[in-house]
Amino acid sequence: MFRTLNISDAKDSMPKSAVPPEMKPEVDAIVEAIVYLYTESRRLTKEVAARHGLTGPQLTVVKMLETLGELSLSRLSEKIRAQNSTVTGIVDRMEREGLVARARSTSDRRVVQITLTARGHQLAREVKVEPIQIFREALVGLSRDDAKDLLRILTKLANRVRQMVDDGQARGDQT
Amino acid sequence: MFRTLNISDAKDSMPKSAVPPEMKPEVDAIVEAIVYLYTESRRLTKEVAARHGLTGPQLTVVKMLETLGELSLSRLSEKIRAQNSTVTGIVDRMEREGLVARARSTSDRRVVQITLTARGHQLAREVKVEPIQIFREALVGLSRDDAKDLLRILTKLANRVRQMVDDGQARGDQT
DNA sequence: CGCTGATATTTAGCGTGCGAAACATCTAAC
DNA sequence: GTTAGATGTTTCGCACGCTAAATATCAGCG
Repeated sequence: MFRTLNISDAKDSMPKSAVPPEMKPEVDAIVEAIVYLYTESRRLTKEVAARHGLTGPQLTVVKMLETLGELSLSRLSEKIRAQNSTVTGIVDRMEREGLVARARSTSDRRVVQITLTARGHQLAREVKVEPIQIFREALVGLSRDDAKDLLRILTKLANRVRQMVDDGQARGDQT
Repeated sequence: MFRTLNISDAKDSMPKSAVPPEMKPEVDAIVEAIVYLYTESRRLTKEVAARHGLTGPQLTVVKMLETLGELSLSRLSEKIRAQNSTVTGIVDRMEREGLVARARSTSDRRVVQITLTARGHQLAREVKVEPIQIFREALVGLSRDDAKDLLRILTKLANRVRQMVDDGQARGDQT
């Protein structure tokens, strides 16, 4: 039997007062909106990146290294929310294109430091729009109150999800 | 020069009154929250699907076909927000596993109708949680007012993005 | 020193996900 | 009816993105 993260169980321990069943369409609409916003911003990032011969993730990496400087592969993976193995591939291709360089750390020879090459730096300066900025542009149209409400509610939501996930894992998840 | 989708331009035509520069951290937090919610719900979907030997997208397809019945490949692609070529691959693997079947339409022989097999139907009944429901669980903790505000603001946001995208494309996009 | 377990990275295999091109079929226009 | 363009699907090539396993190195311990 699996009991990794039992979502149906979780429901029973939650306040029933809130978001009643008749709001189902609204809930679906919220989900729809979030998915739309995420996928669209991703598509836009990709489009911006493509104008400079980059992929979406590659642009993210370039901007990250420009901002934070040298990063180990692990740190870089955390920053862009991807697995090490995924980033290995991305860095492989970027290295092939001469955008970044790998350097073995001297203090700990397991660690690989990733740095921007001259070409990488130039690209970082060329591309004005950071991935996150595409979202930001859309947010510009909101009133300050709306923005505050949005942040408050989304944060609450994210924390709830985080809690659900933690509960699930605490229940005996062996990775 | 590129002008495929000029995001900086768009800003000029927008109300300056809203979301001022000093709210930058809040804006970043909103983005962070949306990205988190999206990726986490996707991860959870994948986890639920895995318990039944499915991938995330495959579970989505199973639930979609269970709900809507027979769908052409194009319609199915729209529904799950993916390109035809992507769905062709997903359906290939599901067909191989005996979950769905392809049937050439008699009225229009270009069209391929996708249907659930008996095994597909059984799986659909077995798996209680629809992908969207994972989000829903998190939303259960919100007050009704919060849910309404969230929907209102997100919708506004999504419409703004949609408008930005349309503007960009109308401005003369040559792939 | 030699062993053990932890940590950092890579490799291998698979499943999306996309755009472009190939292919089949349909539709309209002549 | 033939031709030209539109539409539905697949194929191809590439880039993620993930997990599991392999590899290399480190840190500590007897």
